[in-house]
Amino acid sequence: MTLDERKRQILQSIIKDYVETAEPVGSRAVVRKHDLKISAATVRNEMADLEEMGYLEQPHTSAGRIPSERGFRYYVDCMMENETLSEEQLEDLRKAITSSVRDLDQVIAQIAQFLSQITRYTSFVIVPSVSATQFRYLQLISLNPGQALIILVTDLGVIMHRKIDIPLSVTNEDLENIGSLFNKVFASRRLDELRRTDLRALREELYQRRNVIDTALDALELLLQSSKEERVVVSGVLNLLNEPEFKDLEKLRRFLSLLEEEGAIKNRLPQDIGDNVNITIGRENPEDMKDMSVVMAGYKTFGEMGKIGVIGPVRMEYWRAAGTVEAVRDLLKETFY
Amino acid sequence: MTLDERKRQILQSIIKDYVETAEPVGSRAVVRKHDLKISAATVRNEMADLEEMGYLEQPHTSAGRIPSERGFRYYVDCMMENETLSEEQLEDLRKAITSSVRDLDQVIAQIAQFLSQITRYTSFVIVPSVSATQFRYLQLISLNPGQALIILVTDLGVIMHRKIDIPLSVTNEDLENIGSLFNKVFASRRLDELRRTDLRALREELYQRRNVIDTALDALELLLQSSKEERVVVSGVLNLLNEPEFKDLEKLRRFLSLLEEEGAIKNRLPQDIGDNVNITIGRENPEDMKDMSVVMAGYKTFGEMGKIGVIGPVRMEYWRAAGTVEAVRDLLKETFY
DNA sequence: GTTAGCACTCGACAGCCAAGAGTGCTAACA
DNA sequence: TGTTAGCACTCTTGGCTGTCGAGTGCTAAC
Repeated sequence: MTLDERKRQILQSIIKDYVETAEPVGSRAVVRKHDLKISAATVRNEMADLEEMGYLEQPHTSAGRIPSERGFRYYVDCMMENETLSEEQLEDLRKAITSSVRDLDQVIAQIAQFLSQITRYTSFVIVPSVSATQFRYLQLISLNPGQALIILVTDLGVIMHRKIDIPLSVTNEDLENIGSLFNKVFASRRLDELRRTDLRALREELYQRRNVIDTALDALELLLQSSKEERVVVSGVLNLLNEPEFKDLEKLRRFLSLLEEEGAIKNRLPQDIGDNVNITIGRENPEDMKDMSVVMAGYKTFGEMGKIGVIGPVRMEYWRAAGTVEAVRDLLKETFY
Repeated sequence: MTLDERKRQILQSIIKDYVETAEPVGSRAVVRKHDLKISAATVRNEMADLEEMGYLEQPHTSAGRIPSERGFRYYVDCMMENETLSEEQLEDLRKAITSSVRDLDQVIAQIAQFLSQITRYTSFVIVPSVSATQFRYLQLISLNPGQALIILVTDLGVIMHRKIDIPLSVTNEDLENIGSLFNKVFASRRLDELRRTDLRALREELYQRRNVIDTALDALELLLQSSKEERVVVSGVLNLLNEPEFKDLEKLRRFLSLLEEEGAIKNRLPQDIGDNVNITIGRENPEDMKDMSVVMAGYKTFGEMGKIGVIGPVRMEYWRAAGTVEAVRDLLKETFY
């Protein structure tokens, strides 16, 4: 399975050219463009070998060769060197991430945008649920007669809130009392430990307002439920249009509706990848992403694993994508946790 | 400028057919499909007249005719009857809007989604700034040593928040004091009246914590600033792909990058339309939307004007789009405000 | 083992032709 | 005077053909 130096060089040249031009590359072109010290005929022999080994394929007789998925896989595994980001780009990103005034949602959006801008592919950021974090603060605020707002703050500064309907007779004071009761009972509990059963006592203590408490608990439960969902942010979908493989509208539509479908990408990504940079090429992905490649990495925030990555055509600049994803992951690593 | 009954009927038939098929429609087809009681030859004469008047045009000799933008304009102004929604659809929407547990952002997303789903075009919802609403509540919550969260609630239940850095020496008690001071000073003020100058007094009252107050004020200012921005939600971009006019990738890309550009659509929509249903066709729009049509309506929430609408090709089912937009506007009218 | 030469293959592209859809015009008709 | 049938004409569409060029595989010479 190991290739000699010349074959490796030829494979690499073909990959680079093909990724750049999206056209099959011929023997003559490869020699000329990369200043190889051998003749086109020799290259042809080597290419025939590489094809037999499954690293190249020919769309039809008398076209040039294109790298097969297996060829890309070999390149990625055995030859690739990640391209590094410029100091300037890193600085930009660092600024976006650490600016403490912005909240989590915005930071995530920024990261996704950064990834897609630098790589020119479609990027995604998956943020783990916040359920494992700690409860910091709960507040009930009256809005109009009959409506109140329940606000829940976790120690990461994540805020969840929801409107609830309350009886007209409930006073501001009532709300305050109930709120401080909640706080007392829940102080510094982990969100995933909050269970309705823990709240019996609370309910009995303020019996005459139990319907308010019940409503609040319902709302709380809904909030907790939604906090369990990972969030997925996608950016740079437009970049797809630059790739000639998407001149086929049907393909484009299929992929776009995949992206639009709630949770669809998330489920189609490899699981349990740790925090390494992981690359899946073409048919290594699930059926409906079989002509895309994914370059992704895990990152850890507050004990949970999230994922970042980019999605592009199989004919992808893996070296650049992997370098960028890696750099972003490292930055997340040193910033969060 | 007024057409006789037969011309109107022919124009209408051609519009309906063309909108449906996206192909030029010929005289024979029109007679057959719409059971007109006249012959194709007569229709040909009428069509020639309509063309001369500018309501139809011919892509080339010996193709059928297609409605010109002026033809669509005439139809929309003088002949169109809005299609009404089914009771069922209205009920769905009403439920989505009024479910009081969901917050504003979600309701908006729902409305946009509803619009795009029913019309099968791309929809947008522009939400006016909340700056004119009243301040209800402000809270400072400590997160970690050195970090706090400032939360601002308006009486509509809109929540704005931001992390701030604070000196390590600031205690929870300090935060509480500052918070209640803010509340005292601002109680029930309109957001657009909050000005830094009003806060002199406050700053002096807690002189030893003035740096915290300043930080909080900075954050507050940023929040108010962002609250002044209208939000724009777009939904159903995918629907574009169904329209044959977007088989041209270049066109598609241009429009998509328009959508991605912050505030771009907003600036390209007609201003000051009141709450009527307003239709702009093709070149009536700004240059870079000159082959799109927009059907939109204004709606009033809490004293400010917002907009809802759909964007599609010139070859649009105006009757359906207008009916839907109108229905949603009416529902918003009776629900909000 | 490498290279040059050469015949062969196949896709891309332009040109051509036939079919079909639709028109405009004219003459006949009510 | 408005309506209709007939007919010649126009223009697009799709299929077919032949040419061109890129690229290959094979063979023989180095």
